[in-house]
Amino acid sequence: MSVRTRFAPSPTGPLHMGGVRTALYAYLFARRHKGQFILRIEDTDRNRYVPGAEEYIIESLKWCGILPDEGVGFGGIHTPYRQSERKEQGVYADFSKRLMDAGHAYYAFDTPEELEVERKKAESLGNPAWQYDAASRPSMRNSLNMTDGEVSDLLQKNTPHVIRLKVESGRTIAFNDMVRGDVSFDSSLVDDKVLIKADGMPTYHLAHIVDDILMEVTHAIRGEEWLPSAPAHILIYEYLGIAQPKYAHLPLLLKPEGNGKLSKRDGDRLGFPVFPLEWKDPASGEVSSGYREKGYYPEAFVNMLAMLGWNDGTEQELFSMDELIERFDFERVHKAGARFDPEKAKWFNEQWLRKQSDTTLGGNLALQAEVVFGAEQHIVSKAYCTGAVRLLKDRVQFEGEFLEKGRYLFETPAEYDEKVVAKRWNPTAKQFVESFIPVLESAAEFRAEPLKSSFEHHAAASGLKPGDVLQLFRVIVSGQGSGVDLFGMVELLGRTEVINRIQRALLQLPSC
RNA sequence: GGCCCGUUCGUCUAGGGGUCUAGGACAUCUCCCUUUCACGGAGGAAACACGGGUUCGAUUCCCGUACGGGCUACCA
Repeated sequence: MSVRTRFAPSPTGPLHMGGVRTALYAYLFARRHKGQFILRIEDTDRNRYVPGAEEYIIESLKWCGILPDEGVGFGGIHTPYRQSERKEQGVYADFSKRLMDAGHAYYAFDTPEELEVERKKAESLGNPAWQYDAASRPSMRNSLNMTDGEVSDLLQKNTPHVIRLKVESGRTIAFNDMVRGDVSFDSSLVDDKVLIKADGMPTYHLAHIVDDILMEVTHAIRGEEWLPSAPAHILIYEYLGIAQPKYAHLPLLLKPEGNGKLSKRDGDRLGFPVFPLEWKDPASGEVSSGYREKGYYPEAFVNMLAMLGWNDGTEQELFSMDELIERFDFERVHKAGARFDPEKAKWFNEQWLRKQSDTTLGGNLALQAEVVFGAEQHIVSKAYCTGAVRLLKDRVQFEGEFLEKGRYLFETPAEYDEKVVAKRWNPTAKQFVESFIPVLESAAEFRAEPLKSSFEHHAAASGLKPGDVLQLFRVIVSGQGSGVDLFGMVELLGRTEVINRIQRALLQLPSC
């Protein structure tokens, strides 16, 4: 049987980067084993449904290159892939009936208010966690404690009720988790989970199992938050007489600083995205930033996520999706939660940026430049922008930084670094700069190396050391005291522009 | 509180009884390169939570404690 994994998010808002990582691992595992990866939407909670969330999830996965073989928006033969629609087909009711008929589930007529009363009562007795289980079940209003007549009477009157799993007490439920190894629980501590809610919708516990069975999922890969309910799930499989899938409970992503798991708040507070794509909350209008909009490459984002809790055992850190597929294994997933480091995330992007060719980056930069400076100028040509990229490439982490960090390659400076001017601008220097113009005009080759030599010769001829005027010259050309390779910049700007800039500086700088 | 999971440099991690004077990466510091700033190169500081066992020998195995995380809904 081929490996089949799924990612089954709830459309309750934007997809958290931790969720993306879970999807990624499930995807990698499926691909690694030549199996299929499914996207299923778990929308059984009508109260938490957020419009647009489903589209957001799909778009996020596409952006990341985590492409499902089947699922909402991706086709497949196990349709529908949305639980609300599957409910219409009656699949959940069928399975709950099977459990009920076998005596492993029962009707419970207790209202939420009554349950709340029980909890309060227990709390006042010093028990902070009352639960509906083998111990409390005999004193509750459920079909186990009623005659068939009473039950059918209540059902006939449409009395609100749920269906609960009848968990046997006193058993040890053990299983082998692909990342954690052997794990075991005492079934006495597992509560009688609600299988079907009063509104007729299945809960996650029932729905995911029914769907995993029907969709032939072989490996259930999910977050660590599901580990405590895994024994209930295993019991359901057992009661159904169907083999359980292999489980992998992944460690969670933790806040960069402080305690707890990574949340939306941390992103706002520390200034990094927690979502793959930008998200605008439809209710509040609040906008949360996304990795895509921040300028991250999807490859870098995926690479970074993959390394947060997994490594291939070597010292390699840069992986393409194909390499990840080739090497990924749950045995090498770290068991403890991983604290997210925004700085390292940027580093991954920097590394991926350097892998891009100069011409690719130049083309992208040309597009950006055209938006800012308009078309029809040589500075927005691909050739010019590629030249700019060569000068700037190893000083940026994001493509969006080319323009801001290399502004002077596109615009004549309006201001000049005051400190350098104060220190270096004097009659001698001025005379030198003025007299350098003819040198530039007559330069046979307007290229970095020869220009640098003639600059040095000219300085020497003027009785100056290059150091006396180099930085000043840089400020005159770019306005800034530091930046890209000086003569590389001069070459790129070209003869006309450089001379223009010098003449302009001569007018702008204070007389001396 | 209860249950479950976890615990190596500030962070992500390698390590699976002797090879550990514990390796790499990010961040940080110093130096070199350089006209500057970056990049790059070299180097530094920096960790096995604690206590018991087991063993000739524990970072590696077991137990306990501490700490961290998750769960404890008719949410997923």
